Amino acid sequence: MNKKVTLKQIARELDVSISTVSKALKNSKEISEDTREKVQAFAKLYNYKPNNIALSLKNRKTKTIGVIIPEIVHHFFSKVIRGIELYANNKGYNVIVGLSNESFDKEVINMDMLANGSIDGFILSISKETLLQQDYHHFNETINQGMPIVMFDRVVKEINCDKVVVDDFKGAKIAVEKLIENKCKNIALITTKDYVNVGRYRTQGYISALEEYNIMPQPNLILKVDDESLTEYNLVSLENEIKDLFMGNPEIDGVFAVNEIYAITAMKIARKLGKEIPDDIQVIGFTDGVLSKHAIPGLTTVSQHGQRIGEKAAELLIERIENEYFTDNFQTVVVETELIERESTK
Amino acid sequence: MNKKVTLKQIARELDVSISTVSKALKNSKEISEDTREKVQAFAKLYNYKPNNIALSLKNRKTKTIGVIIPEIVHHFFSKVIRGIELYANNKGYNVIVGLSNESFDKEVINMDMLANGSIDGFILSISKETLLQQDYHHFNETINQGMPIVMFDRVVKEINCDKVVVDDFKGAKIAVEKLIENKCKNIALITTKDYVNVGRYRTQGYISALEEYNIMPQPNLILKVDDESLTEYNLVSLENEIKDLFMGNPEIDGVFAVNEIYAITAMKIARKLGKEIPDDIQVIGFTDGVLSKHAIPGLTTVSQHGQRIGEKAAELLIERIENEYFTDNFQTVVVETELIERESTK
DNA sequence: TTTTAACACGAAAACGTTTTCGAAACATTT
DNA sequence: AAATGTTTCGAAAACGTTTTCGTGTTAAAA
Repeated sequence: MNKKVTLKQIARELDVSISTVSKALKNSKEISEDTREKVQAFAKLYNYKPNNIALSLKNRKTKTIGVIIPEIVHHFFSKVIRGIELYANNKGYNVIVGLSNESFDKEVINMDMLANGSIDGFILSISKETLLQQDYHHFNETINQGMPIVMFDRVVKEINCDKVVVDDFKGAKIAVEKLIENKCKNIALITTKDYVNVGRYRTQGYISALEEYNIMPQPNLILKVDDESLTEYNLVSLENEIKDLFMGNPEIDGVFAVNEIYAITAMKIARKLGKEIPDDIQVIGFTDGVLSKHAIPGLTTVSQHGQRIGEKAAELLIERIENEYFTDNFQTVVVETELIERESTK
Repeated sequence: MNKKVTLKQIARELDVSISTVSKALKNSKEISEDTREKVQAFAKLYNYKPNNIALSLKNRKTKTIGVIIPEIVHHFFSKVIRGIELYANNKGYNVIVGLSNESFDKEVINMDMLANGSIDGFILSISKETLLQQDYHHFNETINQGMPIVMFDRVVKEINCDKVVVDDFKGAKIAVEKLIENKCKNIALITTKDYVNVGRYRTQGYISALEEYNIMPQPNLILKVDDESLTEYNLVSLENEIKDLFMGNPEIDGVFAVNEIYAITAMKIARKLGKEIPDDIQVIGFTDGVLSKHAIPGLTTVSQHGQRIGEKAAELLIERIENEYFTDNFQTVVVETELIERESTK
């Protein structure tokens, strides 16, 4: 077993000092060409690579960034991670991933684990529980210790940091306008409870589009899904809520849903009730994941460009890290959405 | 800005030595109760947390594990990561993620970045390109340097390490047997080219099931998809290949596909050709992702239990790390598959 | 020949910990 | 009073780097 070789070992073997070896490997002019070649040859032979941990300690920089997301088995978040990885790697940074699993406690624990020297900065999206409790002390504390944070998607204005967000309002509005232009007269909204900002903004976009066209929003056409009882493996409660929506309002001829699952499920229920898509009901979702693309019929949807969000977040963070002015002029970058039209609309 | 406080600062402030502070914080009996309390109070006040990098350097243990996968925007891989994270976090380990993007070079670069002290061990799944080139020197070198590796899913027998695999053969066989028992007489197979082992084993399972029932495998019913031209955004070549399969062999009444996309696409094409599912054609896929669950009709599929694979891999790795006998008696753990029946079979 | 400059290298500090060992201060036993 | 034991603490080494500064040697200039 060839244990990793260190400067000290090379130095001893070649009968020079550690400093000489270090300098020789960096091609310092201080060292004679003779010794330089000797050292470099030896180092290459034994495949010397400087120890990252020692470098981190010396430089007080780890060249790694911490990412904390609520969930990884999720098309949007994994795309964001891909974007972060891509950009970070190009800049020579590594990425540590932590999952909060939508729990406040796990979010705090994860941040604690990483905030003690392991990383140079955070990229994160807030867990639902934290959003509910509105307890942001852990974010403020880390920022206060001089560690930069970039938030994405689920952000909160109380926190002073760079942010990368989707224009949920506009994305939703454009989608609903599309439905209106496609002659939908009674457009239902399937959304989440209000505490997740993202859902709230999308709801506002829906309302705004209707008002733009002088259509009175109908409360009975708005379904706020109770996702407490909703698990990855149990969709029946969702199905029942949507079924009730359709049965109670047979006039519905358009649906805007704030995520893929709701949209797909709406299509499924509609067809069970004998409605044709897009002839009887047109549907638009949010998030361009695998479901939208492979649904039958293909789901028209609002794409958030997750990867671009990740790249941008990484860019902002690394910029802060390398230019140590993390005190003010924080920016909020808005990544535009895009309506991807498929067969669920006319 | 409250920069992080160190032992040295506490020591200076309290006019004791660094050693005393360190011991006091660890409740060492060496230190008088007086000073212990004083130090602890001060440390708490300033929210002292030991610097992880310094600890890593001292202990020559980083308490983090590196994961390298070909792709993260992928249901199976993200489930595996979730499993790894879950187990690792419980044991106090962090997880660094690297993406090879199916490229040999990126795989090597990623491993190099991490192998120099940043992590204590690797969990990885080999990229397609590496599988093609059959160049495994980077794995052997890291193992040789005393860094343990656990491989999962896409493994290769030439490498001496712990492995966690799915019983692809058995999973496929059971699926095809199910089709046979459901009275399918002409079962097609949609698979990948042979160099990805996983695809090969599934193909063998298909053949074996047929032979078990004395059915002669028909070469024209086996479609090896050319995924060169296949991208995330371009499925037409796949669709055409499958269409040709169905048109050329109208007797097909069952399909076993080695992944979700192939299966879903097969259902889609079949229906376009006027076939009813499951009445005219029954379909079974591999991998229990969102697509299978939300497809209409729901896709019967072979679940691989990605999360369990991740947990098991993390368990094996941490076991090796903490018991430093990474020299022999490597095990290969097989995680059983499970046939999840939905509406695409009778 | 003496002074100065250039060259080649090493010692040591620093990053933040933990831990071993030695030693002062005090208390207890003979 | 002397010997021994206990308590409480600090110095220093170690982990693996980089970098500053000092110094001895040699070559060039006066």
